[in-house]
Amino acid sequence: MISSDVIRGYNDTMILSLLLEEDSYGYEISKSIRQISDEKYIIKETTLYSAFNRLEKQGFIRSYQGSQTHGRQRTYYRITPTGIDYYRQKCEEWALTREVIDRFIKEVS
Amino acid sequence: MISSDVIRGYNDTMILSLLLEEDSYGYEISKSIRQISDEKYIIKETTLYSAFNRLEKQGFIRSYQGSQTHGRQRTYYRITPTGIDYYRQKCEEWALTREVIDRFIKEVS
DNA sequence: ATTATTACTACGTTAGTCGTAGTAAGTGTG
DNA sequence: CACACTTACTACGACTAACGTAGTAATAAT
Repeated sequence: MISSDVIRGYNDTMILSLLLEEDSYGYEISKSIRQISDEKYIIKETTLYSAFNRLEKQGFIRSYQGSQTHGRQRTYYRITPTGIDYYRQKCEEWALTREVIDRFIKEVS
Repeated sequence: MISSDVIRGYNDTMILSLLLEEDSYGYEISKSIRQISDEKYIIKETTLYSAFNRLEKQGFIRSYQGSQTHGRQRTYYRITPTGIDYYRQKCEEWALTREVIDRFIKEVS
């Protein structure tokens, strides 16, 4: 299980990564993160929706109303060009972070 | 440069990692992090000292007064057995996190 | 005596996550 | 046709890590 404290800086990146493949909405994103992580990280609903708001305010994603199937009408999100740039940046930052943290990881006898 | 937002979950781990090698104090830890990360991450003083307080409250480190050399008397920190356990856990969590985040990283054309 | 260096400490702000709860709109069951 | 069930959010207040800014403490060098 991965605690939210350690993955915190990467929620936005994960969401953008999924939106890069196709437009999506809360429930689906949540399920995808769960599946892709092999149940090792489950994002809280409130965290997810507040991330959507933040990302939209920053212009990284844009929302539109989709049609409903089994339940309430969905709000879909699409990644913007600025969002794609931001995602790229975050990927580079991740590469750096990986390298740096790795240097602080050692076997303890 | 690594932003504090993304490395946030690993400040404690980095500090514990350094204390595992030898007892140390604020200024030195700060310089070590800077050096080991090739200047890619510089921890803020306030962040560092508040981490010390947190870790001590949790019983992961213990402080003692050292002698001064060039300046004010230092507060040294030593990692405790519980702290070592906690560090081990964090290392495992890091391995998981690495794997998971990697799955959300892709090349964007 | 003053400046530089080392080593903190105080304090108030901000942002992301969380817990809890409730709302909105559709589908299925008796 | 009422009521439960599922999907899809929304509101709100609490907590905490990190931050900016500023100041303090103690010693050495000039």
